[in-house]
Parts: sequence; structure tokens; C-alpha cells
Amino acid sequence: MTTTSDDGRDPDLVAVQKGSAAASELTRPSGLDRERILQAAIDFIDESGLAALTMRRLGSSLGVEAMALYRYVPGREDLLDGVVDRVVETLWDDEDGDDVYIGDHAGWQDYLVRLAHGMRRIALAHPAVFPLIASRPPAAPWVRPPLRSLRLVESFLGTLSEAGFSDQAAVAAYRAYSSFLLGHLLLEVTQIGAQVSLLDQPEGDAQAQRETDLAEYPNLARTEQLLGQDKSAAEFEESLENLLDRLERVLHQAKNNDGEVGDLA
Amino acid sequence: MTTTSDDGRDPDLVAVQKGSAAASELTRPSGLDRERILQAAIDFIDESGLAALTMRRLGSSLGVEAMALYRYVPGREDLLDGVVDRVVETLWDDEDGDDVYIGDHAGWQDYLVRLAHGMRRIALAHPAVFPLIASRPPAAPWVRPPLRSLRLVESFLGTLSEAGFSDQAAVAAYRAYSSFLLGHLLLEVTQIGAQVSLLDQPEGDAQAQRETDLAEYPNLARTEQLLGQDKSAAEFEESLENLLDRLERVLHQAKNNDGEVGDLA
DNA sequence: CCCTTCCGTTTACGACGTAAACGGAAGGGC
DNA sequence: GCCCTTCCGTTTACGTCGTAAACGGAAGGG
Repeated sequence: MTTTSDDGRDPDLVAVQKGSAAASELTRPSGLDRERILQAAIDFIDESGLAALTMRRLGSSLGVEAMALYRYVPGREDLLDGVVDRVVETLWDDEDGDDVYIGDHAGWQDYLVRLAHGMRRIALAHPAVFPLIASRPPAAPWVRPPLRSLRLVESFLGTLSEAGFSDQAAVAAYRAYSSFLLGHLLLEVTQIGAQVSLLDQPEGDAQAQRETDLAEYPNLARTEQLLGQDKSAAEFEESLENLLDRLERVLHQAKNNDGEVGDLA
Repeated sequence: MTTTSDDGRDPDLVAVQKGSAAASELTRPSGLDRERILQAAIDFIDESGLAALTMRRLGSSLGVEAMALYRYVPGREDLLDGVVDRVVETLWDDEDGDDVYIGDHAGWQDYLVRLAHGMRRIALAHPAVFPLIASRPPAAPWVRPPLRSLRLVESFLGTLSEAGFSDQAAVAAYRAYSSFLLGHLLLEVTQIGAQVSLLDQPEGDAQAQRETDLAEYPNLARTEQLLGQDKSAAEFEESLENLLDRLERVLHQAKNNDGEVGDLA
């Protein structure tokens, strides 16, 4: 009766579960600090959701009044920007496992795969923060979520350029890659959120009501079990490989034409 | 100095501009009504953004106190759900043009292309509403944004089933298609929003500051012009065609294997 | 010892979502 | 005509929000 299928491991999820340690010690000795505030905000959102995060509650989770936060953070909006930055930044500082060390890599495909898994690990570790990463207006118009830092985009473009991509192809790859990551990961975390919120309100006769509703939708009724299965990891892998194949095709036929339109989308 | 390139027409955008008629007549004769309220909310969000929408302001845009709205809408959250439903519903009732009549179509590819353009037209018509469509928790866990209604999902699955897709393939196609639409369209409207918000705050020396920042990012600096170009329409078309090709491949080799994993992602 | 600097608290204000009581207009039965 | 019910927008009120401004006490150097 559960929706998740445990037939295969999911390395990104494993990394998540491994990383959840030492969450909260109540009423700290009040060594307030911008980084401590941002981390507390991340923990709070993970635990209670974005809507529940208020300055007063965040303050009291740190054993402090709301106004104390304003010494270190200009306001709530900037706090959220800081949360996004800090979460995205965890891409870099966790080469401890076997994944996601962006610094050195074996070829551009390896780089893109590591980067994708790194972002997916972040999304799964902070499903309630990810919509923020996805929808907050970027610093520059061409910094596209979820690759939300100049450093990251620079690294992306540099890697592809070194590998022989033309500037046009590298930029097109950047857009296609962003679009793929954003779509897949946002759907995945939305699904997690939906499951959680459904558990919150059992509604009693949900079972009966569901079957009644589906009577008029024969295709839905027939495929309901399939629709409920979670194959996110496999789908992620396959979509990613498909994208890499497209990029490879573009790269190998790059010498012939330097037309400016439609290299890839 | 502008960011948009006007070298090609964009039918979805044209449809948008054609459809923007007769927005607001101030201080209506107060024939209040749920549909009128929802439409006023949509207009308000389009004009002033989601964050600016409050019950009091929405009421006064209808010439009425905030509490009057509560006769027709249970609360703000339900209002937003209603906005999403109403916007998505415009998919069906606009067969007047040459696009997007989901009812009858010439083959499943034609259906998917029309549906994609229909959703894109909606996203471009209401860029400030689309993030709501993308991120609001769905009614059922397997209703994935942006295809946010049982009717729509039923139509999708039915069309592919009739065309010979197995249930597994149809469901996998549904997920891949949702992911593609969500990623591409959300990026496109986010970019629109970013451009608008940048115009709001010229910041004086933005030009100088930008060039200073980019000094440490040679790849960004070199490709800056390319990054600023808007090729959304062409990229949308190419990604969509690539997805259709993948689906076609799956469909044509469906008879050989009925394995359950990884038909497509 | 005092004076400055730092930093968390207290107080206060306007705006928000919304519950509850209110009032007046419309309309049908007598 | 009159009254009573039903409808529907308004008024009032409460608790919470983000945050500006004033406050107070601890730390530390002259």
C-alpha cells in the first residue's frame, strides 16, 4: 500500500539520510551569527515548511527575540536569498563521498553527471527549500535556476569550453541542462510535498472518494497503480543520459557548421 | 541594448498579445461572484505580482471590502487554488485560433504539440501566475504540474493509449512531458520576471558594476552576449521535438519487450 | 572611573487573514 | 400595507506578521 518502491538503491537519497545529524540544541548560549541564523532557517524550513518560517519563530528557535536577527540580516527577503545561497553552496564542500567533486573530473560528461547528482542530492535533502531555489528571481537574468551562482555557471561554461564546445553550443547546453534539472527536481520535491500533505489530512473516507472520482476517468483508473509508482531515480538517470547524448552529437558535428540558430534546445 | 531578439515570430506570444483586452473598469456595480473574483485576482497578479495580492487590495479592486470576498471564497489559499484552476482551464475554451484544440487532433504528436503550445501560451499570458501553477501541491500525488487536472491527465493518457502506447509507456511519457514543460516554462517566466524586476531598480552604475564582477569569470564575460539572447521559442520547439522522437522510438519498439523499468525518462 | 561600542530587548505601528456581529435591501406570505 | 426571512456587503475586532526606533546592560579601553 506504500507508494515508494524500494527495489533499487538511490545514492542521492542515501547521501541525504547519512547527512542528517545533530539537528537542534534548544536555547543556545546566544552566540548569534549570520551563518548560524541561515542554518537555523534552513533547519526550520526543512522541519516545518517555508510558510511557517517567521522572524519571531526563527528567533525563538535560536533562543532570541525576532529583532535580534536584524543585526545580521537586512530583512526576511534577504534571509531567504541567503538560505538559497547557503544551500546551493553545499555543492562544493562535500567531496567526502564518491560523488560530486566539481573541481576535478574525468571529462565533461562526468562533470555534468556529478553536478546533476549533486543538485539532486540538495533537492532531496531540502525538499521544502528547493522551490525557493527554483523560483526566486536570479541575480542576473541569465543565471538560471537551479544553477544559481556566477561561480557555478562559470565552472559549467569553462568545462564545456575546454572540452571543445563552441560558445554557442556551451550556452545552449547550459540552458537545456538547467531546464532539465529544474523540471525534474521540482517535480520530484513537489511529489514529496504532496505525499506529506496528504498524510496530514487523512480525511477519513479518502479511499472511497478517490474511487468514486476516478469512475469518469477510465484511463486514470486503469493506470492508477503505475501513476503512483516512484521511478524518479531511474527517470532522472535516463533523461540525463539522453541529454548527454544530444550534447555529444552537437559536439561531434560542431566543426561543420557555425550557424547561430537551433544548435540545441 | 535590449535583451530580446525580434528576428522571429513567436506564435504563443502573439496569441498572448491578441488576448489582452478590456482589463479593468473601476468600481463595478458590485455584482459579486466567484468567477468575477477569480478573474480579478488573475488580473491583479498579472499586473502587480503575487506578493502584492491581499484580500483587502483584491476587494478594493472590485469596489468592495475584503470581507465581502469570503461569501464566495473560503480563504486566501483556496482563492489561489481557484486562480490556478481557472488559468489552466483556459486551455480548453480557446479553439478560435489555429492552435490548441485538444478535443480533436491529427495523431498523438499533433496532440502533444498543441498541448505544449497551449501551456506555453498560458505561461506567457500569465508569467506571474505560472509559478503558482508550478509549485502549488497537486490534488493527487500523481497529478503533476503543470498538467493540473484529472481531466487533462485523462485526456493525455487516453490519447497515447489510443495511439498504441502501453500503459507503462504512456505513464512514463506523461512524466517526461510534465518535466519538460515545467522546466522550460518555469525558466522562461522566471527570466521574464527577472528582467522586469531589473528594470524596476536601475541602480545607477549597474553597467560598471557588472563588468567589474565579471572580471573573475572569463567564460561568463566572453559569452555574456550569447547568454543574454532569448531563444526560448526555438529551444522549446527543439526540446519538444526531441521528446517526441524519444516517444516515437519507444512506441515503435514496444512490441518486443514488456520490461517494467526504464522504458523512458 | 567613565565613556564608547556592541548587541539583544522592549515597545510600537501599520498591514495582514479572518471570525463574528451588524444592518439594510429584496421579496414572498398574510 | 406589513412583517419576517434570506441574502450580502460592512463594521468591528483579534492575533500575527515584518520591522523602525528607542532602550538598556555588558564589555573594554582611556
